[in-house]
Amino acid sequence: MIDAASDWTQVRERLHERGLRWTPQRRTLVDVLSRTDGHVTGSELVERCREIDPETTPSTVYRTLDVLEELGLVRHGHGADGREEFHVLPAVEHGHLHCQSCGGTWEVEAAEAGSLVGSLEASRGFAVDLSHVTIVGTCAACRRAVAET
Amino acid sequence: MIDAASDWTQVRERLHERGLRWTPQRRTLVDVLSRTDGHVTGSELVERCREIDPETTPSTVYRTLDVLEELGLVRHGHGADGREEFHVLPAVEHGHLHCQSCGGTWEVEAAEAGSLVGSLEASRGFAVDLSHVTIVGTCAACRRAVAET
DNA sequence: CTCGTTATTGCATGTTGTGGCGATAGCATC
DNA sequence: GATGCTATCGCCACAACATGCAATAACGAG
Repeated sequence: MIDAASDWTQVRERLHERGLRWTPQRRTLVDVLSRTDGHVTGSELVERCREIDPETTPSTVYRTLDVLEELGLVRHGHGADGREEFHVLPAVEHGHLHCQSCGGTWEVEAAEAGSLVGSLEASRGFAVDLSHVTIVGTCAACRRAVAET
Repeated sequence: MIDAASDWTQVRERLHERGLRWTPQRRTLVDVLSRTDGHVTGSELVERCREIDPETTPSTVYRTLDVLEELGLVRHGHGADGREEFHVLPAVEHGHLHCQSCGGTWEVEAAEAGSLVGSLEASRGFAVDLSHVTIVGTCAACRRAVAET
């Protein structure tokens, strides 16, 4: 188990190393992120920041997220509807499955997606960025439901 | 080779069968689509409609696209940036690869993606909708470029 | 503690879509 | 050709981001 806390406490230094600054607005967002795990949408993050600081400006949040992504603290992807989704501290590389029928979402880890990643790498030399992908389709339960109709 | 023209000339009847209507605005969009192949973004379609009819309203275009999707004439997906992309008359089911580094895009046909589709179906019973997926990663050329640096 | 440099912020504005609502206009019927 | 039902349109407002720009404020230096 990784000590997630240390990643966040060092953000300030990581920023300074690159000549970037530690501002109240960034502190607010890092605060929110450190209490978040899994996935969040951009607008969700804006809302949570506003709970701490009602003055929060959306563009500032989005721009800070870009910076944090460069530091490797978050990764962004797009959900089935195309909206931004952020993976916080992606300990394990994973992708997502989304059911068009019931709207459910599941994670697929690298191991399970191995054959996809492997086959594309073999045939094209294409390195899949699993964390950025949302695979859409129909889940087992919904397929059964349709079949029974 | 399928005769694409027939698909479009029958749109009117297909609409009528469902109690839907054939309007000038729909005619404009179908006109544009019949001269399009491959992929287009929503805003691109709005623009092209405006070239024919400058009065074109975006919401009408988007709503018509929804209707045409129900008829199976287009399929929508999301590009790497999350924007809507429409596949016109998807003769062959296919997905997309997008390189984060050079911005290039390639198509993957069902056959090539077979192992992905197959493995997820086997392990989870999840039926992948290939046409809706954009897989992001790094292409062979860009990987070589990075490796040589 | 004061300064000066310049990274960031906040604001205004633009883009891509979505959804409600009253007015319009297809089209089947007479 | 006139009529009525209701699908569709146009418009407006809003959601989720992105971006240019002038004003602000980190923070290293003195």
